[in-house]
Amino acid sequence: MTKHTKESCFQDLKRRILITDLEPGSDLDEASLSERCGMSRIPLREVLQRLAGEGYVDIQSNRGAKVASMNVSAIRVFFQTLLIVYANMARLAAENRTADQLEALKYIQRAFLTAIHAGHASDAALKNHNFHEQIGRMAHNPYLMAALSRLLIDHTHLGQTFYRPTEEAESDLIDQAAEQHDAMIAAFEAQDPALAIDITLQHWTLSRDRMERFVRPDPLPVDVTFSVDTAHAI
Amino acid sequence: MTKHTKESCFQDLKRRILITDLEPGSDLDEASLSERCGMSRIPLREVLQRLAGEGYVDIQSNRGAKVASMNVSAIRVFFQTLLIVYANMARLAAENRTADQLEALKYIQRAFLTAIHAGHASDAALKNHNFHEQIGRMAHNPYLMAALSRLLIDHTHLGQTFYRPTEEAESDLIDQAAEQHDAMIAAFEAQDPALAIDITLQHWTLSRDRMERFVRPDPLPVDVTFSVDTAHAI
DNA sequence: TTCCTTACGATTGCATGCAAAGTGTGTACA
DNA sequence: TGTACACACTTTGCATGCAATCGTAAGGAA
Repeated sequence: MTKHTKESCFQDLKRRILITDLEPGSDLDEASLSERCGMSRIPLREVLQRLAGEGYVDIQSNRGAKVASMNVSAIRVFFQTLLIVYANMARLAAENRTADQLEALKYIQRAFLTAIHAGHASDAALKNHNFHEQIGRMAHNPYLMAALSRLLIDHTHLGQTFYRPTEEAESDLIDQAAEQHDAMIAAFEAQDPALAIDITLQHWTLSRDRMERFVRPDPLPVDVTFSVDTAHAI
Repeated sequence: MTKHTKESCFQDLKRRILITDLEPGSDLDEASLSERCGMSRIPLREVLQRLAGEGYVDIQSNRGAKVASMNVSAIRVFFQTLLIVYANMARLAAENRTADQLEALKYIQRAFLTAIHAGHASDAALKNHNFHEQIGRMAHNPYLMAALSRLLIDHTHLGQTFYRPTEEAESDLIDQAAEQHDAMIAAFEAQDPALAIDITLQHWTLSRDRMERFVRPDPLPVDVTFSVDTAHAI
């Protein structure tokens, strides 16, 4: 296999985990991964260890690494924690962002739009992840960043399991999210914490509603199924 | 050197870092540490990697591991973030704690009191750390736990650099902190989130004031130094 | 002196090979 | 049919030895 650095191997695994190319719960075999990355098992294990430290994988002694996965109770905690972390990070990002970081954020947003228009769903999910990760960096708060990173991993996973590319309304919602990204950029540029928080709350409410509608869709119309039945009977 | 497991080596390093036996910023040499832990460098490196993942050490490529250290701007961020995380964890701990976890918390508190009465300052600092770490576990929130862990590392470090065992008032404050721990236990036992938050806020305000008074002590009396000077001159 | 270059000792990074633990399958027995 | 055990196979854990890199101090030129 072609030669890679540990860093590129780390980024590759991170990317594949986020776009669920490597599905939550799946085993990560040291031998095959080290061959894929063109390095021996020792440095690959260090990559896995780092991924475990950031919450991407779970490692069990003598039993190898698995892609981190959520259970039902974790989803509850996720929604409970989402707003407080994201809102505070938005405030801090507005207050503490540097000019360079703002430029980087704009660059990521352009890449996000490109992915959307090209219809590359997993690419868009990745750029969206990068966008919010960058907001975290702009906040300059290592404590909350640790929480945000872990929330974003789960958020990106949930967002993809709840994604229905067939539905018309879905693409409208994504366009709306992209517009909110632009509004967030404007708030950060103006260094307006209150505005940044406000848009952030809207943004994640939209995201939450999308997931909620997926879990609890409109029930099938009882009348219609009944009438079809009777039509047959006649 | 005697044989240890990776886990015991991890706990040992964690302990020594928290009580500043290994000072922030100091180099962690792989060769000497692996000899101390009775294992080769490979498993020791994995221990360091794990410590890095939890924020205890910083690893730089080709440059080894150092004990994590705070700079001045980090202290500002620390105080900014402290209350929101601790208060929310206290609420969640009151809501979600299990009976077993509460017993474990009481056990830690007894050990904390023992350390105080024996005058073992670094032991007390460690038990205090364990106490608040346990509250984090009781909250059952992995996202905020990541933030709390990192805050606690810095808090334990700051608490020790700001500790003045010579002063009378200091031991009063520690007794007060211990009483607040008991009050927190009562709030968790009663599953009273509002009370838990209230005591937590008091607890950390006490801690912050102690550090603040250390940084900004009462100025030396100007008159006295002047009179000493003139007395000499006469 | 100051700056750059070079070489050497110290330290980290990693490939290899073997030991240890886990996993699965087939057979014997209740 | 179901359970327990043994054995082979797969996978992870780690000690060793060497390669690569870093830090530093000595030497030489401007």
